[in-house]
Amino acid sequence: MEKSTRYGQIQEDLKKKIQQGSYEVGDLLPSENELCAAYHVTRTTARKALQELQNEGYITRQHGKGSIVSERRNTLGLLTVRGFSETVGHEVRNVMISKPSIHDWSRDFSFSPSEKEVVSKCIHFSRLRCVGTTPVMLEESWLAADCVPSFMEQEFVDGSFFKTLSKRYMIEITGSEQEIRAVRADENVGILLHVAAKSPVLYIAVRYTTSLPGYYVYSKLYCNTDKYPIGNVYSSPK
Amino acid sequence: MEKSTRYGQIQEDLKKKIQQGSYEVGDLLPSENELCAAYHVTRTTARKALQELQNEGYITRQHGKGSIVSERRNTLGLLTVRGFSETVGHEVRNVMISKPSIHDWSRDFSFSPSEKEVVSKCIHFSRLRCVGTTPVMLEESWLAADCVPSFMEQEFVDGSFFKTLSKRYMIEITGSEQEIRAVRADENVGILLHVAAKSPVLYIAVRYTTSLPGYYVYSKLYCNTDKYPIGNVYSSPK
DNA sequence: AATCTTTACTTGTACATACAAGTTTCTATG
DNA sequence: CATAGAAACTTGTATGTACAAGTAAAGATT
Repeated sequence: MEKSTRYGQIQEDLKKKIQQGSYEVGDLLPSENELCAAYHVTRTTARKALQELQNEGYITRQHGKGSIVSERRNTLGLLTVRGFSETVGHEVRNVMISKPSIHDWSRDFSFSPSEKEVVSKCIHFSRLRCVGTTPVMLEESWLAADCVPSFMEQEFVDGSFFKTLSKRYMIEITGSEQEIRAVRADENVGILLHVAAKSPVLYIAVRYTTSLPGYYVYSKLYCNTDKYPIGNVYSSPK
Repeated sequence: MEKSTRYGQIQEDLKKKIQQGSYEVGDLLPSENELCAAYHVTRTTARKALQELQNEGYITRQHGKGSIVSERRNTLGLLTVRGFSETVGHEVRNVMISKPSIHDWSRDFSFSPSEKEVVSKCIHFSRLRCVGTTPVMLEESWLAADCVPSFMEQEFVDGSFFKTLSKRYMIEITGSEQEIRAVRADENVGILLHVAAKSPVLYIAVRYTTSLPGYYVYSKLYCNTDKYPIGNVYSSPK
């Protein structure tokens, strides 16, 4: 969990304090110079940490004033690369709908797998993500089998797929590309998400990029956005 | 148009070359050191430009290798703060559905206007954005009237709302928060977007933050995602 | 020919410093 | 008392340097 970089440590430290309520919404974080003194780093390093927090939407920064803690709302902030469990604060439950198994690369996909990937076998699994007792998201994932030996024989680390990739295979998620659509729920999706068939659900096709060049993780998400809309925060670091 | 910062100039320069096809998808941009020499700046400044391009999804960067030009696909990349006209490359047409007019602050909104804003009058307008001849997005916008004198008497600069704010009122868009839902199109939306009533459309509620603290721009977007899905790219600058 | 090693590249992190520019607060002046 | 201005903060931009670490190609060894 410990980040290896100085700025990463400061970043995680401040994030924890925000999440725990040491800083309330609207509060000012310590200034860059104060962070320099507290962590014994230069301003460049302190700035980097704050810039990251801004990118993640935890703070906004104002020239001449400081770093202001942003409002966090009741949304699923999965438009960044953070995992589901990490972005949704409250009680999250995951139900494995179909356990990881070898599968063919399906044809109908927004992103076409690279040449490297199609020669390898493909692992597929799907999960239902719930907040409390209400199902909010059905997630199907695909990844090439050759980089994750004995993936199917073991349970996920802490129930988290991303953590499993990181801890067990040293694969980090570095970014994502997403295509978002509003579609009609088919029968299967409707039953799982507790919505009527043909009612509108959010469909997101994701290609996650990883620290392994040319190695991607693909996901299809179906979301019931009635109670929990998808959230996104963007701050231009300018 | 000209950015006032060195890194901004380099950033715009490279972006232009990517858009014009001087660099193809998968190509490597000049290395940081080459950019330093070409623009007579230090690596810090060159890095900043590349980092911005990464944030905007134009490139990905790989440790030890270089900056790789990313694939740009046929999506509406409005999940960043770039305006509609800037992100959609091709022929974009805007049809003003209802011209700017004084209005009350509507109640049913995902974001509640701040105290400062409700005392001021509210300007409202709505536009239909088309790619070629197909309507893809209906946009309704609200903003407090007191910061934009004689807003309603003048035409938009280049037909762009963001440009108008920037050029005429020195207000820059600095970030956004968004809530995304899949909803049924009501009759009005259906007609304008050329879809059947009650068919699924993407609904996005946006609050744009500006360079004026406490001053926001609110938008409601209804999107037909059949042909043009909403796109989003995220690269963690780690 | 195949494999290991070196070398020359690349980006990533971190230091130290300087000045510009926006915000707030205190202070002297009217 | 009110106002203008100075001072003391804040963040933003930029230079310069150093070393770490990943990548790729040339070269030496087997």
